[in-house]
Amino acid sequence: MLPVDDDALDSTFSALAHPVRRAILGRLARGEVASVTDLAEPFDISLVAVSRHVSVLEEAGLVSRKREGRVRWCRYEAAAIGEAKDWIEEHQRYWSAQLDALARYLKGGE
Amino acid sequence: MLPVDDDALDSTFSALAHPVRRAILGRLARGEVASVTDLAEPFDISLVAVSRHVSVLEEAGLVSRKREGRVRWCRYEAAAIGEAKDWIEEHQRYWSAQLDALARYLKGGE
DNA sequence: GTTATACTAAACCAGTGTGTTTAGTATTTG
DNA sequence: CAAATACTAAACACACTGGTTTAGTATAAC
Repeated sequence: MLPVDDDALDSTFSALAHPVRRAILGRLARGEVASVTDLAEPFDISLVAVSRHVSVLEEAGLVSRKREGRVRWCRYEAAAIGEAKDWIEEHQRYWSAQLDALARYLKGGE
Repeated sequence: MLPVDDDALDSTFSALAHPVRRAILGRLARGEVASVTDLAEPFDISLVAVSRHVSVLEEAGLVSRKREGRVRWCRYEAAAIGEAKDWIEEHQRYWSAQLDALARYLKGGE
């Protein structure tokens, strides 16, 4: 039985699958610390919808929110996206290894 | 208005969001070329379900299928996952730049 | 030609996702 | 204290997902 687990990757990739969430994360990844209202401003959807997108990012660990008075300041959390990148890179590594083996084979070696 | 587009990334990240699809892709990324039946074998779900998971991967461009007699041989397509990795890396790059700026600031420079 | 194999298509169902609007809460401002 | 601000919660609608089972199609094997 192959490993079918790792809910963290599920929620990370799901979170990244929506363009609005990628755009929000794009802003925050540039170091910006923004309120939910700030984040909602460029989009043509309700503040409520944006608030929930931020929640999804927060549950995936990609964003954290800190309350300060009425405002919730949102910021990027670097750790979570690292896992997603690691997963992808591991795959590319295997793939590269395979390409290398093919290259060696075609070259007549081994 | 922020860029809210790129359906390719939508479908790539969505495809990666399911553990069964990641496991399938994991096998194929190791260079294996497998039939749908082969791919279904380790899982406790129907062949039909696996066939549709493969379709999702195919629509995302992560996998290609080639018919040969009764069998559809599935193989990994490296290009599509590269886009997802690029997106993530771009974010990490910005984030690193931000961390560098912070480091410089704390160091008292600039 | 009949049967077995390797699928895909179609129909169905439960659960999730994404948007809406309306209400409610907490904080700040006048 | 009253009103505005910045949200979150709740309820609703509707599309999509991911599983099922049952058919249907194309090829291979007997």
